[in-house]
Amino acid sequence: MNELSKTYDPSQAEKKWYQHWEKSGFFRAKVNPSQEPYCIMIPPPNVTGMLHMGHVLNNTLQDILIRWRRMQGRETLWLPGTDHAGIATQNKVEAMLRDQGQSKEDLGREAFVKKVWQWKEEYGGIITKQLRKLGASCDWSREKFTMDEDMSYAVVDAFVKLFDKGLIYKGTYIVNWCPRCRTALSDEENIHHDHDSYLWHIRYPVAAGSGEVIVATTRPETMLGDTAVAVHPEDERYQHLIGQTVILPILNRELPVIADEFVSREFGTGCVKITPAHDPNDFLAGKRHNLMEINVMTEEGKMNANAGSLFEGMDRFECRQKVVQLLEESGHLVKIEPHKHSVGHCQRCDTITEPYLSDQWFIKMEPLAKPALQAVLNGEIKFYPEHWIKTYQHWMENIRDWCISRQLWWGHRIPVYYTPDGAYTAAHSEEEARQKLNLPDDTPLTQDEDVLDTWASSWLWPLNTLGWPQETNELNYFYPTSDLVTAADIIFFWVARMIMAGLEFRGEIPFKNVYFNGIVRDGKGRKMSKSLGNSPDPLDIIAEYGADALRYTMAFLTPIGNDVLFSAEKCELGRNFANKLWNASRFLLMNLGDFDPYQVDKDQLAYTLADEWMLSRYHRAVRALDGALESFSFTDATRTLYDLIWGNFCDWYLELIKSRLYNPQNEIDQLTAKYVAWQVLEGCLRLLHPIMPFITEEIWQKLPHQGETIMRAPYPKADTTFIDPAIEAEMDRIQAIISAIRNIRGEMNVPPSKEAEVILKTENEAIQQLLERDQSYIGDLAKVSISEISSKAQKPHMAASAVVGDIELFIPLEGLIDLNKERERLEKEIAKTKTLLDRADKKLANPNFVAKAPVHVIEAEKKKQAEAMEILVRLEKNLADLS
RNA sequence: GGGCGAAUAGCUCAGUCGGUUAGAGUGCUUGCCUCACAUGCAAGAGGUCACAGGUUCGAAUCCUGUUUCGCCCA
Repeated sequence: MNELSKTYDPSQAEKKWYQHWEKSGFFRAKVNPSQEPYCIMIPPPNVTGMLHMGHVLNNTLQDILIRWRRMQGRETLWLPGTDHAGIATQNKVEAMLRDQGQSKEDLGREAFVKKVWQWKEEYGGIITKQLRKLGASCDWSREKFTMDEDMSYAVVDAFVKLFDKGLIYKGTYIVNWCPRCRTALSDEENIHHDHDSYLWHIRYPVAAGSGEVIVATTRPETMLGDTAVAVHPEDERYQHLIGQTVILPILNRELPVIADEFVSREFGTGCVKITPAHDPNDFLAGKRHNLMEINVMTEEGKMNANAGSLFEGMDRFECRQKVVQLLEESGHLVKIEPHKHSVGHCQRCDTITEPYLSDQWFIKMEPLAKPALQAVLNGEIKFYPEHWIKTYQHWMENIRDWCISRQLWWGHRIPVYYTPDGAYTAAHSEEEARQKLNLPDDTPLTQDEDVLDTWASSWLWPLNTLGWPQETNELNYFYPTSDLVTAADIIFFWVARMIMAGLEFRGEIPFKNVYFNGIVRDGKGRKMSKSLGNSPDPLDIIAEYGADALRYTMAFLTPIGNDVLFSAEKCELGRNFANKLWNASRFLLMNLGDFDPYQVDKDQLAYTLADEWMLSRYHRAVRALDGALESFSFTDATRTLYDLIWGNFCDWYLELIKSRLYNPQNEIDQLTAKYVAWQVLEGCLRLLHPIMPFITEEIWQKLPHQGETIMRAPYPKADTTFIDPAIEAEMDRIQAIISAIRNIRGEMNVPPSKEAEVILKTENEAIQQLLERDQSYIGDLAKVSISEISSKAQKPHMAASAVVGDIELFIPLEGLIDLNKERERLEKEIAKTKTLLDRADKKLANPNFVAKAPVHVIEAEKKKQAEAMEILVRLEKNLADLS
């Protein structure tokens, strides 16, 4: 029999087993119609990404599900990959070029893109190696990258399909513009933060005659692009001005005063400036009133010639200062009020975005959103926790068209081709474009310069990873996938859009369940971030505590759908648990000898109370675990295993069978103990394997077992015939007696080395018989010798005492027992019992309770009352005896 | 401004259908190197279940309101 070393070395076992698993093809899935498929698509991390705690949580949970389902016998695919992450990756390579004194413009588009690919080959995908360290059992043979050729083909195909359906359009609109990244962003990439700023009140004189209007604005620099002033049509204060013109200060342009219902009479002065080229609401107002759109900024966020020579070339915020200064000098500034307002920021670089007028591509969202909302509302797709449905619904019902063009070089180029005279269409190739436009073969075409939003490729992830648009076996077999595990911060970016894409392109939902994991925060509840420096490196944690400990701790700490407050030291929980399991296994291996469970004739085994109790607890736990995992209750699953392995198996069962292993009464008794201990431990290893893959494999391989690897061994199924409440109740009584004795020893500070004797007294004959049968348990675990079990036992003069149900126990401790302490102890017990009795008395004295409560509740209360009364009598008698 | 969530032991969290002596881990106190484990064993202390009302025979649990914190949207 293999012996285990005294301590478990995670790093060695992790390396050994991961390599073995991957090399042996245990992670691979195949199309296997004889089995039910189970599939998870990894949320593809950015190819530039490094493993952080958020990835650890997200991927640990996925791996738990995957390993569990695989052991259940499902044909299980966890498909990994990375995302080209347009802006992030381009920024990274641009920064590298900058360090070398170059810009992407120096290289030109083609060379730059080549550079990014080089960078990707060299540094990209580090995270996939890091995921292996975590134990992730992805099918690496199917790894995908969103810019792979086949993946890109699908992106083009999807674009063309939507274009042909009229769901993609190009237009000049106000979009969120990042002046630093110099690209448009979607609404979702525009992150709002509240800023403490000001509301500037500016005087616009009326052109004809005297008078003025005062407008309030948070962005005075945009007045350079004003083309109107607006009031509410029913605002009595301004009726006389509607249709007149006012003079724009500084530039002295004449602006019409228009009436529009979108103006809020309560905000500021009820009179607003209209800048159609720099504000989304003003843009719409401008369309309604046929106003001019004057763009006063460059793509870099500097003022352009339209802003006037005074400001041309000036940065937008510098311009704000200057405008305010000039207004003040010319007497046009009425007042400045402090004002808090919400300002958009670039998700990638945190630069303040600019509402900016430009030509962009959009997807019409409403037709896609409707069925996608239905699929969730009608329960076809389930969310865990459910409350995310509301957030999802709100977004879907208020959805706006999606700006999908990005002015970047790294990404999927928009598959739209233009003729020299401006006609265009979307196509898979130039040839196809010519056909669609009915052009001769030699017509020169140019492709659109822009690339697609990265999410406009990742929304296809569950489809194109399986080969779509080709009708592959994989697609037919694994789609729709089973579960999606992701953080809720990408519910709009990704989850919602995948549902739309799945329904639109495949006519079928992409996944059946979505589990939203929480966000990993530090011990103080702050989000982990690089800038705060509060994010530990998961690889350091793995090196210090082991991957299993990290995984177990994360699963233990994650409340369903809530954030995880994490610090590295918390991994002691998982490490200690692993150590406990290791040592329990070590103990058992040392005692199994040449035991071979597969040669045991089960009919000859003779189960004791301890054995039956252990099996009952085991099967109860298996059942609980199944429910926990089915409902994504990872914290319940880990707690159940903790209680089973540590609380039941190690603390009680192993202690209970020690005497049978060391000094057996007979061979069968010992064999039964070995068999049950082995059976339960081996089962526990399989139960725990999805959470702690490495240590369970390491131990399992040394225990008698069947099969090549634990990761392909069957997941235990609960056999409820073993669950026996009567057995558990009996064991509860034994445990209560042991606890009572330990309590006395503890309170009296009697060291384990001191011999003690105990007398058990009960008038219940059935209990007396059971106690006689099971007395060795009490002797072994409470470290006492039992001198008497009877109904007539007398309390010795100097003895500690306790009452456990129908049983009284006395420990003669003459010379050891501190009389005062024992008195205190009994008084405490008496007080406790009195409270219990009081409560029961009060309830039963309440006529309403007796009249209205269900019978079983009343009966339970009566039983409680009777028991407490009896215990109280005995405790008081024993206390009186002491004096 | 609208929506969502949270508040239970010093800390981090469980608590199912309303009836439990309100639990666990960790920290704290005490005693133990008991032949698997000191990353351990045993015992103990520690709770106005945020607050105020309400429903009910009975509320940590259901309802209303308040406070504080967090998140999302505008």
